[in-house]
Amino acid sequence: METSSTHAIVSALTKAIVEHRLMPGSKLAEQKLATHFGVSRTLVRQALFQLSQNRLIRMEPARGAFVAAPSASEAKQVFAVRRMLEVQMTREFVRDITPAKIRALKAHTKQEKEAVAQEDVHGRTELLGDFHVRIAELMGNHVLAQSLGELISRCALITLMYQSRNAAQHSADEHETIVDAMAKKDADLAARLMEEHLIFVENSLSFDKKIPTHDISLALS
Amino acid sequence: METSSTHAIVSALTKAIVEHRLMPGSKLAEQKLATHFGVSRTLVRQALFQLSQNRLIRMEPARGAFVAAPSASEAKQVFAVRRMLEVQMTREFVRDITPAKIRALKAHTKQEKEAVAQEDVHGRTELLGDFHVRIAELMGNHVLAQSLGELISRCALITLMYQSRNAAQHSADEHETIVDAMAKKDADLAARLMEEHLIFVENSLSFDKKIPTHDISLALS
DNA sequence: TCGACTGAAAGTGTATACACTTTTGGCTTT
DNA sequence: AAAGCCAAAAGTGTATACACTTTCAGTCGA
Repeated sequence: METSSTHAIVSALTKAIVEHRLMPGSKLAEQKLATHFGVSRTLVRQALFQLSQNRLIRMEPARGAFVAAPSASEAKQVFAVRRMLEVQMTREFVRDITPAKIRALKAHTKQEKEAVAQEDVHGRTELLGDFHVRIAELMGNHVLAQSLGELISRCALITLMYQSRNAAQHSADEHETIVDAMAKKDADLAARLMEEHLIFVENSLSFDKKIPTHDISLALS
Repeated sequence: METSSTHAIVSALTKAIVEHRLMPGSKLAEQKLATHFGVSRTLVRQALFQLSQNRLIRMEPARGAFVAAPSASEAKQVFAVRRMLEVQMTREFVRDITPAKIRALKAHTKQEKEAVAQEDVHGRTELLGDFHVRIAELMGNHVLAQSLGELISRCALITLMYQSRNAAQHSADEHETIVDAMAKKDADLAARLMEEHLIFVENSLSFDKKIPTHDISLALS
């Protein structure tokens, strides 16, 4: 299985959801998607099923699939888990750090700054999330990278919707500070900065905004 | 969606895999499962798809589904993630601890000891894993509970296969010690004990044993 | 005017059909 | 006897069919 067709559908829908071309609450009708992608409902259903396990969509029995709209409480829980995980991850990353790893992270933060400067909203959100996953990958722990990636994409919806340019700029700066602490092999400092960073990101999200629930036919490429 | 039929199949297969009635490497032929459960291949495929995302089975294109056999390296990565997550979790759990929560955990460790004493291998493995998930639930963080549950079930295969009675006994004892430290609100001690506990569990697994690859028709219920 | 009914349209849930791939078992050839 | 080969069997991947549920528009009655 894992035939590339369904994977393509999953990717396209994920991108559309994360980039907010499909708004939270939107209905994802199977036949419409099927004709759009030129396949049968079978493959669309597989893709939707997969997305529902990633929590990007929510499926109601006999009613269909809808783009997820994570609650504030759920977002807070996700951030709590990220803090637990990433504070320790930072500590252990510093333990086995190498010049090459530092270079990789510095290259990443450079990209971030450029995306922020260019107001590339989608690009910057992806890069700001990838920074954290990248650390996991550099540790060589794929399980960690995957778990963290799921957590981050799970709230990409909220992050993307409610993160201002200022907050993005601040995030990029904090990433740089964290890398500096890592380079100095100051595990305690790096871990503390990471924790404060995550708290800042969480607090910079305004959960009380109203989410428009578009249902328009999809702007899928 | 999430119609109860597929859920029943997922549960049955999960139980069979975790209890080793289906050995790692076994082929899971769709039609055989379908006739066994009295449904069409459609529902079986949905169930298999879900199990593959939980990493309990592995699917190869055009070849079918097989019970997963996590490698030693993968298991080590899972344990590394668990340590990162649970050391911090323990700390935060102690922060908001209440007498009721302590009672709940003590009741749990009591059950564990009974299962160990009775040589109830499946029961004890489930309980020993649930101890950790239970802490997450008592914190009220469902995201944490779910993430942790996935990590734990992901290596239930290995744990079950290679955990001796002695190791199980030791685990149960360590759980009790951890709860004691929590009750004293000694976050540092509890966190340290939790870390040592996880290291012990990991080290008590012998990854070099050979895994018999049964292919026999399934003993499902 | 508003609410409750009704039947058609749309949509989901499951089964089945069929094309294509992998596996298997026996047959040939060396 | 072992290796290679071919056809049948088994199995997976995708499409389609059909039953059942939800949705919605239009009608009737208060």
